Amino acid sequence: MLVDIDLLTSYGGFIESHSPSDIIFEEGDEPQFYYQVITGSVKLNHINEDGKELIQSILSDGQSVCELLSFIKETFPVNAVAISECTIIKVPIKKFLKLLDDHRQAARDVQQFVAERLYHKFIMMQNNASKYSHVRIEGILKYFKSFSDEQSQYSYELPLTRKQLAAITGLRIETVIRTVKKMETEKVLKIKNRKIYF
DNA sequence: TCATTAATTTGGC
DNA sequence: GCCAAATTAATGA
Repeated sequence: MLVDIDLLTSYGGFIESHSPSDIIFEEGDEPQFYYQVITGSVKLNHINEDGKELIQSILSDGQSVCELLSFIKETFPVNAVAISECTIIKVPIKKFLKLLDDHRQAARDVQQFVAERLYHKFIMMQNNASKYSHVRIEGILKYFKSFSDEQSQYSYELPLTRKQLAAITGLRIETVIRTVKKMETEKVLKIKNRKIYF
């Protein structure tokens, strides 16, 4: 957990529950809260001019959502949509900033998290700029697996559908399906019941 | 539960 | 890579 729930609660944090496909906030909205996922997962996406979805990020247990906007005055550049049943804690931004002032350790943790996200964003952008579909897909697999404690081969079950994988990598869904199958024959990953194990 | 919709997969271009 | 069609899974009335 990025910031302790009790601490967030003591600074005016309150919990909300969402079902899959619930919109938590929309592109262009003014950020009013700091959001942290307690359970479940949330995607940050953008719909481009062709109506295609680009998933910028997927956040799960313990991670915060667009926390950087607590510090600058801009509107959300993405939509946040629940992709599973989830509980989220919201803290008004002013109170959240006060929390960071009062609690040095929490401020450091948030700083660290922002730095990690930025670092991963660089890597993902480089992978997704590759002309090779397997490079893009493996990049995402590694990124997701990096949050898992279990690192042995094929131990990680990718919590993404083919469609979501396509929306993250910018590839076509058919390309994702065919590339993933090829990667299975090359023993990069395993497929069981349509799920990807990496 | 059944009907509808969404996701997945295959094949042709 | 794009489109269409067939199959399968998920959703919801």
